[in-house]
Amino acid sequence: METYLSQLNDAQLAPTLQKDGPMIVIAGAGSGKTRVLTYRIAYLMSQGVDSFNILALTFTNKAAREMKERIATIVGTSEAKNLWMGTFHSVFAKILRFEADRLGYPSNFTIYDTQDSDRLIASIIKEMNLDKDLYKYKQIRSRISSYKNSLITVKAYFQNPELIEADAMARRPKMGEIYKNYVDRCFKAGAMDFDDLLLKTNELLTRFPDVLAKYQDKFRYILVDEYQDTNHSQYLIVRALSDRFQNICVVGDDAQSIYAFRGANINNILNFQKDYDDVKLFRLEQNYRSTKNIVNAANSIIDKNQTKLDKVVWTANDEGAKIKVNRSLTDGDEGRFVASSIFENKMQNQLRNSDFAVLYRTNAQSRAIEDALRKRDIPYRIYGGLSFYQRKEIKDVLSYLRLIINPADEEALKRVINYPARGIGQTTADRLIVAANGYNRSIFEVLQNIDKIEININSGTKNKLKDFVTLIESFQVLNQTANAFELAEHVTKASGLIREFNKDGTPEGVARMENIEELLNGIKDFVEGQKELADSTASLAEFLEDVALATDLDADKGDSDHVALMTIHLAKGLEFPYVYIVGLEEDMFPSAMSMNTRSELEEERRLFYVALTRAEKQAYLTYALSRYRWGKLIDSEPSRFIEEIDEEFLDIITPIEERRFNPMLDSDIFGDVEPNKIRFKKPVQPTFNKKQFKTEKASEKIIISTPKNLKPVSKTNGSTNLFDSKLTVGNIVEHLRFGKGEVVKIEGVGGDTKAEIKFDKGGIKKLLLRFAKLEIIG
DNA sequence: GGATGCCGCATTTTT
DNA sequence: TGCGGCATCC
Repeated sequence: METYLSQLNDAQLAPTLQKDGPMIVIAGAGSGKTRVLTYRIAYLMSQGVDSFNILALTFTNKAAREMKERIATIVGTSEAKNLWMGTFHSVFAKILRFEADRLGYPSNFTIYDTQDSDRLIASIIKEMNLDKDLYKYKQIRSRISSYKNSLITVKAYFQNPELIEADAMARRPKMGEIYKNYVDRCFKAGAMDFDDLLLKTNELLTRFPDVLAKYQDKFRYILVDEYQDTNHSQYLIVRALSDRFQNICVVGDDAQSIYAFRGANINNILNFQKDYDDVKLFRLEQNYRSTKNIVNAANSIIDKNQTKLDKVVWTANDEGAKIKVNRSLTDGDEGRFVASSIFENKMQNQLRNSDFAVLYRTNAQSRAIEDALRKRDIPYRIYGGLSFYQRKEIKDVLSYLRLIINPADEEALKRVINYPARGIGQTTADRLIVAANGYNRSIFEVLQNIDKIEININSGTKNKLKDFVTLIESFQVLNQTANAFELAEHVTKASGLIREFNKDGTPEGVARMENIEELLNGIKDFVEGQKELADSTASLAEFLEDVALATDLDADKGDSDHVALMTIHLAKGLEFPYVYIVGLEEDMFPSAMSMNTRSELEEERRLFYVALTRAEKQAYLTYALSRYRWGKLIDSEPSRFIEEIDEEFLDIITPIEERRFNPMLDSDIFGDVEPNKIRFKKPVQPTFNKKQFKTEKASEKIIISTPKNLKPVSKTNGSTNLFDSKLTVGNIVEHLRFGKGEVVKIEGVGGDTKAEIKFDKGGIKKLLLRFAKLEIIG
């Protein structure tokens, strides 16, 4: 018991031992706040607080899981089990299931992910015959999301002339109506989106005082991690729950507030002391993670922000190496720099791949890095982006499973009613939706009563619909007896999904099958895990809930050694010995979309601060002079953030010599050419035209050459001009490395190259399509 | 009604 | 480049 407390310094000890009352811990990056939270919970329990009465809210499931494990090692597994610990979304989803009937929801409600919401909104816009260019579903979704996060319900919306006016001004007068339809449809489908999980919790706590009292009494001690990233909705929940006992401990760092775009309100942390009486304030300012150079450099950045709390982060660690700054010519070059630097560091310092992370502003930047790492045979893993559970085939399986649990789930139903194809077309689907809306019933109820209602569907199709209903109902019956794994396995077969994916022998089909197998394995693990906990029935519903709220980071079991690639947002809370922050260019980072107001720019700066403070030993900052964006080569200039760091902390690596990246020569595919050994003073842009093409042997093989004086141009203006820079032998070769063909032979260099290439069947077609857009201009 | 093919658009960050 | 939506043809 005392042993763990001895691991804390005085600054950490104080908040850990502060048992009662409202308190705030301002914790600088790397100052051990997780440790304080963990030990404080253990301490509370040692002081006789029942673990049932503790609620700890974290930002990711992973953080919650890790904290729980650490607590378990101190207080024992059985005690730790009773703690309520998780993300806002997962904790309140549980409570909402329990109290669902109060709000008129079924306890088995579905959680719609962003994709589901998007599809529903798109479908509503279509049904309302609105101009989809004016009403872009993504914009609508984000509007609705921000309403919900500000607790503006449909009713509140229509009572607020300013909002109505604002949407009318934005040429979206139907916004309110869409919002209403969306909410109605979700309700009818027994579905909540992410924002609903918070909004409905607020509704629950406000409308039902007895429910509020119950949870106030239950959660006598509340801890909130990453408080700077809570939004208004979350803020109100915390306030309501802590109102009675006032044992509320929030931990956060205003300098790391990076989620304003999704409604996080930095004022929640800035104003905490005004919200409660007698707030105890603690500061954790000693950084244990990084070198002096990194800490001081980070401080010099955050100094540029006006809005911040008083805090000086310092470290007793070594001086460390200076931050290396590298300039590259293109994004491809940048990737190669990162890859070779990782390679060298690994060799020189005997490091593991997992000692490295590459952080970027946008997911799209990962490709160039990936390519370079792959060429160097450095194992990597991309976090975020399209997560496993969002893949098409996985969502297909999950949709069947969702339908079993909640047949009203409209988005799941629309997804699988005709997949695999069973002769139910769009027209039928549309009519079903109309009927469902008309009868104010779910689509599935319409299907179940297809013979009893008036609907313009011919009898042949009706039979197909009935078969579908029978199929789902048979799954439901099986769900009574089988566990989640057995059921899922049966569903993949009986639905015809397996057959569908096996049908084509293509690599994609094989990959899909593998993913489905992985999913089934995941379900099996889940079932077994539940058995071990001797917990309930390892139900399918529980699995689906886990999945709906899972993130990519959660899936990482840390069992393989790889370089981590992720956005900076995702990297918050993590640390790595070596960190590469790439794409430090104006309009990229800071993002072009975040430079309109000071507060937006300050958030970008905090984001940069977060990125830099992930590094323990060594940080690299890289930028490229030109970069492919939207398929086009764009010139860019170094980010202002580089200049903002005091120069004494930087080690600026100057490129050997200016040169333009030539994919043909720099590509490993051509043999022993070492990157960085070839230099060009002048840009080399190999080009070609259709007359140079000869197709041999039944359009399998093709010879392309790239004479001088020819420049490909696009025939159309606007978006298609991406061909300008893309149609080069080098780029085609790049294209090939993604598995569309292979290079047989290549001769010549630069502007006069001939390449003999064998294409896969689809490859050649695609390529020829592009040639049609070329013409000779010189 | 279904499959295939073409065009056009997209990229800021995520529970 | 990559996907989704729409049109066309079967």
